[in-house]
Amino acid sequence: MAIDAKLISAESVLSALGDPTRRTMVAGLSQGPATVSSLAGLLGITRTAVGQHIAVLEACGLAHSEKLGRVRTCRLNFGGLSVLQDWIDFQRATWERSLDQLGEVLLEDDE
Amino acid sequence: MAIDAKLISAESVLSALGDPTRRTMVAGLSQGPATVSSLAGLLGITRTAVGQHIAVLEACGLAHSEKLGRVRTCRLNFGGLSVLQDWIDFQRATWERSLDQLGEVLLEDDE
DNA sequence: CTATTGATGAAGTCTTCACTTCACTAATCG
DNA sequence: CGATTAGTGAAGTGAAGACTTCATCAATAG
Repeated sequence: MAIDAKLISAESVLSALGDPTRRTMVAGLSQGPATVSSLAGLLGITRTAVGQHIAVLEACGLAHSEKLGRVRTCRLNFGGLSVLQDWIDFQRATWERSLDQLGEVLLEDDE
Repeated sequence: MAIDAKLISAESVLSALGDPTRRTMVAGLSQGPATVSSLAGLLGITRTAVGQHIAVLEACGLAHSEKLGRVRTCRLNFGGLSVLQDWIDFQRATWERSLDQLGEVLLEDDE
């Protein structure tokens, strides 16, 4: 254990980005805010489905949205990607540290 | 369209990292190489399942493995994470460019 | 006002996929 | 040699989740 720690939110971001539709949404939103309807048109899915994806993206901090009148506008949240950045950096740092500690065998971690 | 382009392999990496078990595997492998059996023990799943996950990680370039005798040893592939890094950078660049281009409304992208 | 439009909750369908069991092969140990 | 041990292919199970339809509500349009 102790492998993951304080990476909890990176978990949710990676989980969210595991879905291709949400990846396309992020790519689209990186070009500017969009409404539920416009995203539905872009993605070829129902508004209901878009709303569900937005909820996931908001939950992990990748996006936020607000409703003005009857129109909900969704925007990318810049900070969300930095969490992912931190995760990558952490894995890399761990990897490099493990390379320093040795140069040869290290397979005697039992079975 | 034209939203995704040349990001095809980032797609597979994000798809692979969407699974929590594979994320744990990556975290474990960042601390050094491991055998199928040791990963199975660490994760609490069968060797068969581990083998399937390794196949996915190899397919997207995040890991590679080789079999010596009857033991397969799996290692992280450093370059794999840089693909993900590039994806983040691309989204950020697009985001910042969209911020430059305007300061107000841009919702007339219709469907 | 009525009609339309944007969005959302509830609930169901259906596919994907993580994981298992079983059977088998090959390498190592005694 | 026979007995474990490491791994893998095939095939099946089960659950997660992406998406839909339907019904409803509120905001805007005419």
